[in-house]
Formats: sequence, C-alpha cells, structure tokens
Amino acid sequence: MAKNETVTLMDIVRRTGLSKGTVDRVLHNRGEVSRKSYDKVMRAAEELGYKPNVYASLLASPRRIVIAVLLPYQAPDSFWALSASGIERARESVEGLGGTIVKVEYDQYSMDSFREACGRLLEMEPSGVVIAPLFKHETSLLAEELRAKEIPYVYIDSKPDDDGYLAYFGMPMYDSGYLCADQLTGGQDVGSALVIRIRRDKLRQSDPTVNRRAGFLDYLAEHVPACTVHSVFIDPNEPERIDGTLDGFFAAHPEVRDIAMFNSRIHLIVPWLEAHPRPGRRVVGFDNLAANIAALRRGTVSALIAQHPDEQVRLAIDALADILLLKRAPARRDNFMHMDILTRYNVEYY
Amino acid sequence: MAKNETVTLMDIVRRTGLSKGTVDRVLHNRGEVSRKSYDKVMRAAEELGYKPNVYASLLASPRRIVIAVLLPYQAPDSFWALSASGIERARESVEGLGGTIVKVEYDQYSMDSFREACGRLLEMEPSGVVIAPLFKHETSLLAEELRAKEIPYVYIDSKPDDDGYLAYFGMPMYDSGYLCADQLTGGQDVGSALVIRIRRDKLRQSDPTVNRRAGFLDYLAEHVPACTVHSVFIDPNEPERIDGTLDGFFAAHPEVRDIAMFNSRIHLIVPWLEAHPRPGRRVVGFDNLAANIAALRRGTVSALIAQHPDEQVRLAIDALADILLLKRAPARRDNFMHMDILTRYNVEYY
DNA sequence: TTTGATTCCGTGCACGTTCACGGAAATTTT
DNA sequence: AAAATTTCCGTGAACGTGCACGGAATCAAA
Repeated sequence: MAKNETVTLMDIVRRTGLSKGTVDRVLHNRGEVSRKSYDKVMRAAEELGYKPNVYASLLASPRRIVIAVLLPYQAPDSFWALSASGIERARESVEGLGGTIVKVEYDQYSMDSFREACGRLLEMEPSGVVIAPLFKHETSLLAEELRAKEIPYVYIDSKPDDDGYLAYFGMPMYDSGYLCADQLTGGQDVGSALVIRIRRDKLRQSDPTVNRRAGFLDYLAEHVPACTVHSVFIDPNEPERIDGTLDGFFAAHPEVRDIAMFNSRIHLIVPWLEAHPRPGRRVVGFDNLAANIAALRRGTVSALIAQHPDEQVRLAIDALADILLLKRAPARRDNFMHMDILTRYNVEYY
Repeated sequence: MAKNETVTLMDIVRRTGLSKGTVDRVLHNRGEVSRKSYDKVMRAAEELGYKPNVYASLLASPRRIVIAVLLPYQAPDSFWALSASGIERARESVEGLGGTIVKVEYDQYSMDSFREACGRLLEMEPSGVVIAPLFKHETSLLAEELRAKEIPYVYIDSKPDDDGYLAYFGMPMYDSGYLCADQLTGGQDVGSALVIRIRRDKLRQSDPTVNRRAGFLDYLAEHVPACTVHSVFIDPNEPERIDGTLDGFFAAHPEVRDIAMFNSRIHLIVPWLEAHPRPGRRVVGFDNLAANIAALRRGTVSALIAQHPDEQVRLAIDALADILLLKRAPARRDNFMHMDILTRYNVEYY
C-alpha cells in the first residue's frame, strides 16, 4: 500500500519464500502445487496487490494468436466495405501484440459460399473468430463447432439465437427504425410516406431490417396515426428498372412525398430523385456510404442514420484480443452502438 | 519479405555485422555513431522492415512518463465533468504502459486560479501536458514555458494562437452553430428565434461560443432570411432570476417560439420551459449533460449537439502517450471531433 | 530397507529491448 | 613517435514473466 513501486512476481517470491516457478504455477493455476503453497501465494498476491505486467508476459510467451473475421465480400462503397477501416485499426493494435487478423469473405447472396468460408475458417484453426451472421442455420453449425473447440467468437451486426458467444456488437434495429421515422416526419402530420424495399430471394437469409421496419411503423402509428405507408420493391441487381418502378408508383400516388429506406442502398434511388426534384421532400436512409454521403451533401438525402460497422468490428476484435492476450473478459456482453444522425451540416467532420 | 517471422533488432545486428549497442544508438539517433554505420543500420532496418517491439522497449526502459491534464474544475454534471470518463479510459491504457495521469484543475472563472494551476503543473515536471485553454494570455505564457522545456503539449476544446503545440482536438465551433440553426428551424420559415446567452464578466476569458453564434446567424441569413433573432442574457450564478427574465421577454415578444443556447447550460431554462409548455416549440442546446439529456427524454429539449469532451481528452492523452512512449507522431495535428445530433430517439444508446 | 511411483518445487534460459561502462581505433597534440 | 584526445563501438546486465527440465521430498509397495 505504502510503497509506490510496482509489485512484481518476485515480490511474491520473496514474501512467500517459494520460487518463481511455483508462484507462476499458482498464478496461472496449472496445478502441480500443494494446497498450502497455493494459499500462501494467493494471499500474498492479494495483500501486495499484484498485477502481472502484461508486456513482460507477452514478451515471454511464444504464443501468437490468429483472429479470423468472417464477413461478406466488401464490394467497393458497400455497407461491408465500411468495416474495412475498423479492421485495419484493430490490426494495428493486435499486430503490435503479436497477433494476426485474417479476413474470411463470402458472398452474401450465396449460402454455399458462406458454408465454404466456414470450412476455410475452421481449417486455419483461429484463436478467436468474429462473425457477421447472415445465414441462420449455417451460422449455428459454425458456432457449435467453435464451442466444441473452445474457440471464442463474437457476433457483429446481428445476433442469432445462440448462447455461447463471447460478445455481440450491433445496432438496436428496432430503435433505428423508430428514429428513422422521426427524422422523416419530425412528428409533423404528413399524410403518407413511401418505403422502398429490396426484393429478396427466398434464401434462408436473415433480414435484419425487419425489426427496423417494425420500429418505423410503430413510430408512425404512435405519432402520426393518419399516415399511410406505401411499399415499393426494387432489385439492386437491376438498377435500370428502378426508374420505371418509381415512375409507375408516383404516377399512381402523386400525393406521396417523403421516402425512407431501411438499408444502405438509398443511393440507388438518388438518380431518380434528382431527376424529379420536389420541394420539401424528406428522404432518410441508412449508413455512410460514399454515394449516400454525396447525395446528403447535395441535399437530395435529408438524413442518414449511421451505425458504425467499422467500430463494430474493431470492438469485436479488441474484445477477442483482450480475452486471448490479456485474459480480460469484455465489460458487457451485448453492446449496442450509438446511432448517429448525419445531415449535410455535420457530415463534414465525420 | 518472404519470411513471416517478426524481425528483431538482432536481425539488424546480424545483417550489418555491427553490435546491439550501435544499432540501438542509430535507431534512437543519440549519436556516437559513424556516418557509415548509421547508413548501414538504416538501410538494413528499412529493407528488413524492422518494427521495434514496443513491449520489450517498455520493459527495458526505466523511464515512466507523467501526463498532466490542465482543465477547469469538474463540477458535477457540468461540461467539464463529461471529460472525466475520457480521462479514466486514457488512464487505463497509459498506466498499462507504465505512465501516470495527473489532473490539474482550476476555477474557470478565476484567472488567478488558472495561473496558480500552471505553477503547480510546471513544478511537477510532466512529460506531456493536455491544456484546456480558457485564458488566452496566461495560456500563451504557459505554452512558452513548455516549449522552452521541450515538453510536448496538446490543446483540447479550443486553440489559441500558437504554433508550438503537438496536436489539437476540438469541435468546429462555427459549423456547430450552423448545424444548431438547421436543427432549430429545419430550414422552415420561422419568423423569429430566441438565443439565450450567458452574461460574462469582463475577464479576459476567451469565449469559444462566439464562433458558434456566427455560424448560427449565418445559417439563418442564408436559409431563413426573414427570421428575427432576439437575445436574452442570464446569469448561471443567479438561477432564481432566470424565470423572471424569460417571463419579461416573452411578455414583450409572445410571437417568439423557438429557442437555442450555445453552451451546455440549456438545462437552466428547462424549468421555465416546462412551466410554460407550447406546442411545436423547438429547443436546441449543446452537450450531453445528464440534466440536458433528461430534458431531451421528456421532450422539452428537441435536440442536443454533442461534442464529446471525453473523446477529446482521451485522444489528446493518447497522442501524448504515443509520442512519448512509442515515439509516434499524431496522424493529424488539428483534429475536429464529429458533432452528434441527439434526439430523444437516439439518446438511449449514447 | 530398497525400489518405484507420485507429488511438488527450484533453476535457468528465453523473449527483445535499453543503457551504462569500458575499451579499441582513429585522430590530434606534444 | 609517444601521449593525449576524441570518436566510435561491443559487452553484459537488467526489465518481469513463461516454461522446460530435472530433482528433492513424500508416500506406497516390495
């Protein structure tokens, strides 16, 4: 207490009269130690307030960790590309600690590709895994395997039913939809709104935006009950058909003005919007893709809600590094990132 | 390139035929090395891609750093109290690296107190300093002293005229005012708005919110030119007089509805606002004090603009630790934090 | 009592740096 | 050419921990 010096393992050695080796065995409880010595060391450690020097440990131990990150292929300026910077930042710190980070990518529209990625991941025997789970069933198989091998794993973006994960970093989807509706209407009494959705194949993919839509609709029901919500489906693989779809919709519903979209693809309808300007129109979307931000700057998009996929991976990797390297459990298991509202006036400093 | 192993200082030794000591002297360029050896080592380091092992360095070097943080006394739930968590987070990592963080507090309304704090700071001979500069002249004296002693320093919150600082972390004040006006009016044509300001004594304190006000007024001039802006002054030390002041103002200007405030004290007028509810009224303030957030949750305040004083100190301390411990210069010198828009619908996850 | 097995423990090297110290080599002075 | 400097360089002991190895002590079996 009184002494300001840092207390080392050798202090425990001196205090207990035992040896380095024994003290070390106790501290890592790997047995081969008598009950009596065990207690003596524990008491001494407690009393002296011993904190192991992490860097000395790292230096001494030959073990190097490998963290695998399983996520969809990061097409340029796509949602998943946003996470790249987070991975790089995490890489810096983890590599400084003698670890490695390996990306394992899959095609987010192909279950086979996901399955194949899982195989690649397992055979590289990582020390820890970050998972962006888009396929429910396949993910649970992977998780089972990891649990059997006692490899800790962390979910990002969304979280399946599963109880063996180390931590989860994601966005509160329902609340983000609620917020989206508030940004769209401002609680004002708008008569109607259009929601643009992505046509999905009937893959057994989980669609995380369903909760977002629920939040959106609940907000309207509570704050703007008279508002009618229309839906229109587009296909990102056929961008040339989007204009026609929108033309068709607005011919039938000229009174609709405000538009929301629950995924990162709001930029897909920007060309149409800019070809059909309308004063006072509010447009709200998600995620800070470069294309979205450009539209925000031009005023075509009123607000974007950003969820920091980069922060998510970074924190996920850090949590794994903490437990693997420093043996420190994450503070919270379920972590919700904050939702940032981006407008043309604050996007500059983002 | 080909070998996957980490390259150590000893690899350079082997490659150059020189000794550990010489290589070390070159790497830390502390002289006593011939030109020829110097070049040889540098070339080898370059070619091998040598990265020093930080932890081995830390282990070997006896030097422990002390980072002093000079900032106003952190009254409970005040703006400066927000930075506490950032200091604590930085403390964790810095103490892990064998450093210490010391807060040096002063009374933000007393220049004598600031001067006295500078004295205390200097005599503890810190290795680096974080400064929240509220008094222009005194700050420049301190900075001069630090430069003479070659102690690196970082500004947070605001930045005086000075060119010797290592880095600056703050908020773009002008733009925050612009954003504030946008959040208040939404670009809609409001007839008038009220700005509530803090009465200041004629100390030679710098008032960082002047730029914020400029941004605010410019937005209105550009987007809502017909809008009339009124000002009212209140004194935080006489909260009991606030109600009267506002009563007086609104008796004379009943048409005014929307209210903005450029500092963290929006909570001061919340009691009055809640005693005088008015439908559709927009109220915008700054900073996520607990009192402000409570009012935001209740809907009394429409939006808060948050500037992350905690992130500011944390990054500032990290920048110092980087340069002092790892000899790594900050990526950017002037760093503007992002401005977050807080509403009752996204404040939950903040 | 001797042997063998078991449980427990200490020794010593390694990890990649930093840095003080002492000394060789090169250069200048007498 | 010897002495005195100056410039440059190598050696070796830390820093705090991990871990392999070998050996002492204890106990059971012969």
